[in-house]
Amino acid sequence: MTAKNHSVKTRFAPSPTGYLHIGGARTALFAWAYARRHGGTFVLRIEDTDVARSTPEAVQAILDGMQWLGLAHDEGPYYQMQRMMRYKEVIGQMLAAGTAYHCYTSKEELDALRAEQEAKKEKPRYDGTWRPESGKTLPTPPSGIHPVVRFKNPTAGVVAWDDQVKGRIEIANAELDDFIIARADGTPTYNFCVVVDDWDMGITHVIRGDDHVNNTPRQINLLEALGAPVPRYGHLSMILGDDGTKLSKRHGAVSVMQYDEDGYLPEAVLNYLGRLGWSHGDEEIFSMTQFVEWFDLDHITSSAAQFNTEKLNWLNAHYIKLADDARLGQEIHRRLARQGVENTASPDPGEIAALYKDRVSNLNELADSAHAFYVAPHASAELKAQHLTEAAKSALKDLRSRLASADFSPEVLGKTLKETLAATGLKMPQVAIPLRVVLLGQPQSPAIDRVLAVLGRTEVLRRLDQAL
RNA sequence: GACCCUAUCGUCUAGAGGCCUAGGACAACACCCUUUCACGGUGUGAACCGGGGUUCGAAUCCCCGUGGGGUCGCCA
Repeated sequence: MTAKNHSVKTRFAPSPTGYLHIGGARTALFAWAYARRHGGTFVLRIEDTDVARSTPEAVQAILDGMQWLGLAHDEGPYYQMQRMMRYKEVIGQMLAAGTAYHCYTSKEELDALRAEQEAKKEKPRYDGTWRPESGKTLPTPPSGIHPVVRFKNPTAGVVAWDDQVKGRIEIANAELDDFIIARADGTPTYNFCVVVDDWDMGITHVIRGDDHVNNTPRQINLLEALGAPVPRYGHLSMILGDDGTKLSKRHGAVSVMQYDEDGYLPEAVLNYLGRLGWSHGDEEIFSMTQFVEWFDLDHITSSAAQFNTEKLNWLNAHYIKLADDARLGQEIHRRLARQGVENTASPDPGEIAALYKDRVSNLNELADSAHAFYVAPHASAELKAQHLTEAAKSALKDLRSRLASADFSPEVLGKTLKETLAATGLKMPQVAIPLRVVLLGQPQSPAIDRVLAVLGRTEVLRRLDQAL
């Protein structure tokens, strides 16, 4: 913390009621990048005050997601449930200062009030029954009822802030009501905890989702009532599903870990997310180092962006091409093991990766391609009928005898193949395609001489003998 | 319903009054490369939501519509 720039401190504050999904991941990425860009501090805060819906599994899932993406926090994770004493202290202070008050209106009365207002097509809001006002006589508190604590929101004027991504936003105080900051059981509510935390933790830039725009004026009022500094706010627009509708489990509101499961590299997801709703001219492909160097709030799009799987696929293909063979080999091993294929030591999965990495756009595809190297595939009857003609078979026999003694380097294998072509008078595809069908169970593959080399003499001969 | 935000190719976007006969990328299509399939390369088609202003000049500024999104909990 010593070398940190204290003029910038951002936070990511998820509530552990589910996994880290793609929208949350982008919010985290932007908050993280902003802190990194300015040499500041990135705080992780777990907002777990909803005891009924928060789970330790969800906390872990969020931590796992952040780790997979490589978004390391500098402070935290803080847990709001561990800060209860502090919240209660501040509530006491506000009550004493008269910036908050007890309200005895019951839930039932509130529901009735809301129903009534909705029937009249009005905006539902608290009616201010228990709000103290100079010269106003308050009702007598009913006995046996635990009151909630409400914030005494200003009634006049506007709350305004220069949103770092959307520009100036103004909301009339008349639109706001006296919201509850502590429940009847004494536990504080969301808007209140956020304010105390942002204040105590010295957050300078609140970068969060669009869905919080309406909370911001309340939080600013609260901060001002507390005499706390008001951070800068930047509200990120939402990510929409592939079909332009709200993100759902069907298309993207799944855990970021699902992307790992589905064969995506974290750097591809990061690059994709970074470019979704943010731009640096025409730049499409950038590392996180580069992203951090370029990142700013001025170039964030203020409208919602539609998620596009095809573009993610393209980036994934790009990063797979760039990835280290050994790393890809491990991915092959891991993914094949999940399918029950354990013996992936020979051939070296890294060598298979080298063969396929520039042909696939997904790690699962890569693993699928590697599968045939470990488990001898069965070509379909149609495929065999189509490609394993008598001419092809005799050519393969010729090749088999040459392969028995040939050196298994791609160079020599290439020459050996040509010898068979010369001996049989066939063209390369007439031999190579049947050979692929026999060896890998399908008519397409990378350069056949390289496939032979990776598969190795023993296995090649075995598969050839099996088929002829 | 009220309030807030928003609107450029199918999609992500560049664009901050003249550089725009609107640029890039994904996707699509065509061609090239090729030992098959891919990769790759080259190219083509494709957009400023509508209407009013302001201005010598508007994709860019203002207003009104319309479309989209968000929020209206003792949830976060």
